[in-house]
Formats: sequence, structure tokens, C-alpha cells
Amino acid sequence: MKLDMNQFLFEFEKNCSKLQKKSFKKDEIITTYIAKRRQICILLSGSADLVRYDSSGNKTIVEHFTKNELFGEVFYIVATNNELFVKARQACEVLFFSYDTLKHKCKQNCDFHQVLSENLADFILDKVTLLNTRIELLTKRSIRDKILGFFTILSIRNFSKTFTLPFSLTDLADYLSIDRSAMMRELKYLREEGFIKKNGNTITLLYK
Amino acid sequence: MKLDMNQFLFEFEKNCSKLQKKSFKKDEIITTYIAKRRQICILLSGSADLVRYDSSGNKTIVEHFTKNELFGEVFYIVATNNELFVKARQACEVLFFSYDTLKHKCKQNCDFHQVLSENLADFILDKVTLLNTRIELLTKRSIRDKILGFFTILSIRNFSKTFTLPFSLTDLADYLSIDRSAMMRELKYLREEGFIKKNGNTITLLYK
DNA sequence: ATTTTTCTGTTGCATAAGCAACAAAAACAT
DNA sequence: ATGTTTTTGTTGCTTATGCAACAGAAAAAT
Repeated sequence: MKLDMNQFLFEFEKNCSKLQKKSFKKDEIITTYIAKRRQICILLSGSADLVRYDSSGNKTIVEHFTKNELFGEVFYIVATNNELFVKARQACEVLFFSYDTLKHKCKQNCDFHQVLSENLADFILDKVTLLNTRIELLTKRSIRDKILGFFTILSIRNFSKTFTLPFSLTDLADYLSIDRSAMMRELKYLREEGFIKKNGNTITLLYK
Repeated sequence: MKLDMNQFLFEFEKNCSKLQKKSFKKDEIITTYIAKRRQICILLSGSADLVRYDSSGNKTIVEHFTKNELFGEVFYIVATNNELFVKARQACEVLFFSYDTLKHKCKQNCDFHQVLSENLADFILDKVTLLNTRIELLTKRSIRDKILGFFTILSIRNFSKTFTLPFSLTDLADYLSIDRSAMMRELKYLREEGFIKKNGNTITLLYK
């Protein structure tokens, strides 16, 4: 039995008492990552950022989450002393549970749990795909290649040479881990050299 | 029931006929990524690289796999036209199966398959951790921060300020997506400024 | 409706990091 | 044992990219 995320949540909510749903206002801290707890969260609405402070105090937005995305410390066991927390970017609703609870809860060996654990693997696989996409872009050698790589993905996903960015240009620079002004400059060059057309946050690819 | 990778493989081999084991010599192509097949592979011995050629012909080593690591197209559904394949770096033994087969094979609802699909999620989670580690390093802003970030992780994993690199310096530059000579220069500076001691591929951290 | 904040767009300057090219050392192969 | 290939280590030159600083546009808040 194959579920999409909405069915998954509906089934889960109907069947399980162990999960908690909470609401957050903009800028509130949703969770702080504590490895041993093995918490897993689903963002039901709104958007949130995974923020890292390293030992020198530098801040990075490591990931940006939107509707139906998974996050939590099970996904992020990195051997460093960095502080990691998730902060609401807009008002959010979040579902909390423990990974181990989800997997092993039912003593009665119910069908529902079988379905659940099968689908969990699929959702985690979706996450892997997101991460691999990001790595694919981060490993490109120049700002130009990063931008064009990202645009190509959006173009293919939209079945169109024209598409609108899913987040602000400021966030895009952060996602690609490049300086925003350097990115804007490169976008200008791409426009001048006839590779792209740009109207605010709507882009059209002009090549190939 | 919680399995480690070796137990997992033993159980799988004993119980499942649907899986294939093959051997490869150095530089042979182990698999080419074809999204619809949803293949999943486990590297039993040796080491291999996931290689990407983009449309301009640039080659990148996207990932490097060693014993017991998972790879395959289920993990890498990126919407681009890039050619992706896995190439043996040394002689390798590889286990092949389809993700969907693994999850749904048994009609008889056997206990073994229940255990299997639970553990599959865990193995995929390990993969997520690896990917997040890589992203953590790739998003650092300077070569120095990337190197020190990587060294810090190794140091923590080894419970020691002294450790040996798990692969060559050439590969390290590739893993961090930086120019090798620039990395060597930075290592020299780090030595001169007293941050590290370096003896071949053995590093000692001198700070904090 | 007006203020405040965030986002976009731009530019000059400094430098970190890429590129190219080479030699010595080490690892591998015959 | 000897030749071949890969890895390490280095350095001069060039340039892509980061940084700082600013102004106008857009969005959000009051």
C-alpha cells in the first residue's frame, strides 16, 4: 500500500496517540537538535530554517524546510560541537515523534504499522534525493555553474523554460552557499550574454 | 530486531533469491544510473566512485563509496541530463537488487521481511547522515574552514587529536570540491601558523 | 496611510582560490 | 629491479568571488 504524505499523516493521526502537533509563531525555535533523542518532525504548514552556529559564532542556514518536509536530529548526526536548531520563518504547524516510536510502537503487529514503516523508508529516500540535489549544485566549481544548474533543475521540473524561483534571491544565494552580491553580478552577466531572461524572480532560459 | 550491516547481509543472502552478487575489476563500470529501475546496491568489498559527466563534458567524482555503503539510482533522482555511473576504484564485490523487490517481495508476510524493511530505513538514515556531513563541509565559506571542519570530524570520530586521512589528499580536495593545489597551500599555511602538524597523511590538531 | 523591515540591484576594492606547470616521492605494475 | 603511473608538494600568475557599502523597490507591520 503506497501512501502520499497527506494520507500518511491522516492515517498516522487516526491511529497513533504518541505523536504531538504544535504551532509556532514566526521566529520561534521549533526544536534544538539533541542526537540521543532521535526526534523526527514533519512540517505541516509554514516554513522553517535549520540554523547552525559553529564554534566561532558563524551563522549558516543549513536547510530550508517547506510543507511536508521531514527534519529532526535523526537526519543530522554530524560529529561536531555545532549548535543546531530549527527556527520558524513563518507561522508553522509541526508534528513531532520519535523515530524509534514510529518504527516499533505496536505490540499487536498491526497492518497499519507495517504500511507505516514501509512508507517511512520512501519519505526518507525523498529526503536523500533533496540532499543529493543540493550536493550536486554545491560541488559545481563556479557561481555560474551553480546558478545554471539550479535553473536547469527548475526548468525540467516545470516542463518549461520559464519558471518562478521557489524562494527569494537572498535565500538562493544561501542555498548555493555563495555571496549574494556576487550572485547578482553573475545573473547580470548571464542576462547580458543572452543566457537568461529575468523579470523579478521569474526566469526564462534562452539556451539550447 | 536490530541488525548491523553484516547480519543484514547474511540474513538477506540466506532468505532471498532475488539478489545478485557480482565482482568487478579496477576501473570497470559497476552500474549506470537509470532512474526508473530503482536499483539499490551494497558495496561488499573494495571501493568505488560515483562519477558524473555534465552536458559540457566536465567530470566530477560526486561520491566515494567504501565497504558496506549503499548506492544506486534510488538515492539519486536529480532532474538533470547528467550521465551518472559508478566505477570500481579497486576490485569490488557488489550486491544488486531492486528497492521495490526488497520492500514488497514476500506474499507470505514473513517476519524476515518485516525486520528487513525496518532495517532498510536505518541504513538509509546512515546515508542521510553521510550526505549531511558532506553538505556541512561544502557550505563552509573558505578552504581553511572546509579543511578544519573535516579534520575536526575525523578527530572526534577517532577520539584523538591525531588521525590518518581515510583517503588521499587528491581525493580530499575532490570531496571538499576545492582545487588541490590551493588546498595544499592552505595546509602549508595551517602548518606554518601552528594549527596543525602534518606527517604525510597523518594529521595532528594543535588548537584548543 | 505611514513607518519599518526585508529584498533587490549595483559597484569599487581586495584577496582567496583557481589554473598551469613542474619536480620529487611514493605506489604500482611488469 | 626497473619502468610507469599516481600522489604530494610547491610557486607565479590571473581572475572569480567575497566584502562593504549604498539606494531604491517591495513587502510587512503598525
